[in-house]
Amino acid sequence: MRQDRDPRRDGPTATVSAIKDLILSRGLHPGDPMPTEAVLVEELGVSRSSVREAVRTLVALDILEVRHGTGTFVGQLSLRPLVEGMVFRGVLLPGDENAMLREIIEVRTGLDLSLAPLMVERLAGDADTDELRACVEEMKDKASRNQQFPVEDRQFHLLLAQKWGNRLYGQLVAAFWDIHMAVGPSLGADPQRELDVTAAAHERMLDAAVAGDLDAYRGAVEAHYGPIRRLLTAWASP
Amino acid sequence: MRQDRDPRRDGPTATVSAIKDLILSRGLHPGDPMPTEAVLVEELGVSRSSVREAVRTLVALDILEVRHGTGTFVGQLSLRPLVEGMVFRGVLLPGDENAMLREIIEVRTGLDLSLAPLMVERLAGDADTDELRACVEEMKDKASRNQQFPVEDRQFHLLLAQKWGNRLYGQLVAAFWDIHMAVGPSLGADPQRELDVTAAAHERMLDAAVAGDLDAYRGAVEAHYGPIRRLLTAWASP
DNA sequence: CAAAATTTGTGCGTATGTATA
DNA sequence: GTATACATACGCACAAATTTT
Repeated sequence: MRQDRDPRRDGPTATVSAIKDLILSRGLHPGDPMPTEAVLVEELGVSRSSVREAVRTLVALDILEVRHGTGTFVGQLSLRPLVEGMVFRGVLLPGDENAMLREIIEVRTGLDLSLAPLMVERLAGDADTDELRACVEEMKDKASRNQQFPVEDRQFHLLLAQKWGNRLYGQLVAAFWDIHMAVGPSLGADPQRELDVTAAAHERMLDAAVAGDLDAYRGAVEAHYGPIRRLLTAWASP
Repeated sequence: MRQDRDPRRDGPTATVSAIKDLILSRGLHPGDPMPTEAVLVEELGVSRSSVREAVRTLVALDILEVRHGTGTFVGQLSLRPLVEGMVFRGVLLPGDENAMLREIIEVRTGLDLSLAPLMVERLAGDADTDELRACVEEMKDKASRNQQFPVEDRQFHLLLAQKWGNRLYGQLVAAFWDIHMAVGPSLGADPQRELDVTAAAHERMLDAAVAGDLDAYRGAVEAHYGPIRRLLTAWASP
């Protein structure tokens, strides 16, 4: 890496890079404690203000995590920055909110459909679908009591991502879901019938996969996004 | 929104939120100038340090943009934070680099396959495919001269995203591509034969779409990721 | 339970580099 | 070239939260 970094010439990014390099060179991992601000000031040869501003940048990217009175730690490197940025975009750009939700649903539908063959293969027969089944039962129960089930919905798709062995898909699903929850309430809550439809569609996805029925799985995926799609079109043309 | 924010009670996030609210309440858009630091200090009732640290946070999220000596402006709200975070994750976590690239390829393949029907529908017949065609010709030309064509590759998929009318897909493709370029070089450069394969596969995607041949389009998408998949498996089991 | 030590959070003044008019 | 406006960096003092003694 560059050894000749000079904050006075390279601007605020120099200290940020220096801290990144420090994490890499010491082989630190998420959750590991970082040196204190005072130590960083000494080791990097910059002022405390510069250290703090660099730390703020890295905290925003979830590369660092700061706990007041305790210390600074390596962050979880999650997709939280993506969520925060897109949520703000949704509330900032006028009329963008509806379009963004539509695009998220489209991308999620595409991803879910594309992993349909794999899901049918992995879950067919007597694979361990206990967690998925419990998720679905909880959804149906809450739907019958006219309660929303956002946590179970999110968990269901995260479990699918685990079956795939693709963490990026899981993180994207979780991120999109968080954005959905942050931006979506303006659409209004689902009526009970829609809740039942959504819960039942999740069950059909699971049943179809276990039965090895690819077409049924694809149909369930489409149906599963039906209620939110209807809400979006209704919102777009009132 | 909360009107009773007190940085002394809410920590560093309070000033960040206050600046966000200021952008929203004044209806500012990407590129619009922000108040100067001194003005923000007065209006938000916090110190210069706090303002600067909050600005650093928002710059990291591409919600603000700072031009030294000129001023602060509303940012482009791009997915650059996603890129920066994932690139760092790739170089930090041991053995994660290869897995991440594989997962990116898998997700991209899924997205490309899922929009196959739409592409075939939109591009069939005499739709304006001039830009796409020019992109492909440039790829083939560079491949024949044993040159890489990353810019054209990126542009090709961005044009597809435009045809879809889904900006999120375009941004994700661009972000994944940037990550790929930042993390991928350790895999080694493609030999010429692989370059030809990739360029030809792009051409087959376009031809298949114009011809309305859905299966051929899907096959071309798979073939188009062939070289990079081979590189990844070779890297995983040498 | 209480005091002290550690660490991060905030405020303020000053000097310097940079872009614009 | 000069002047002005603005961001960048530094250093110190004090406040607040947490852990340790």
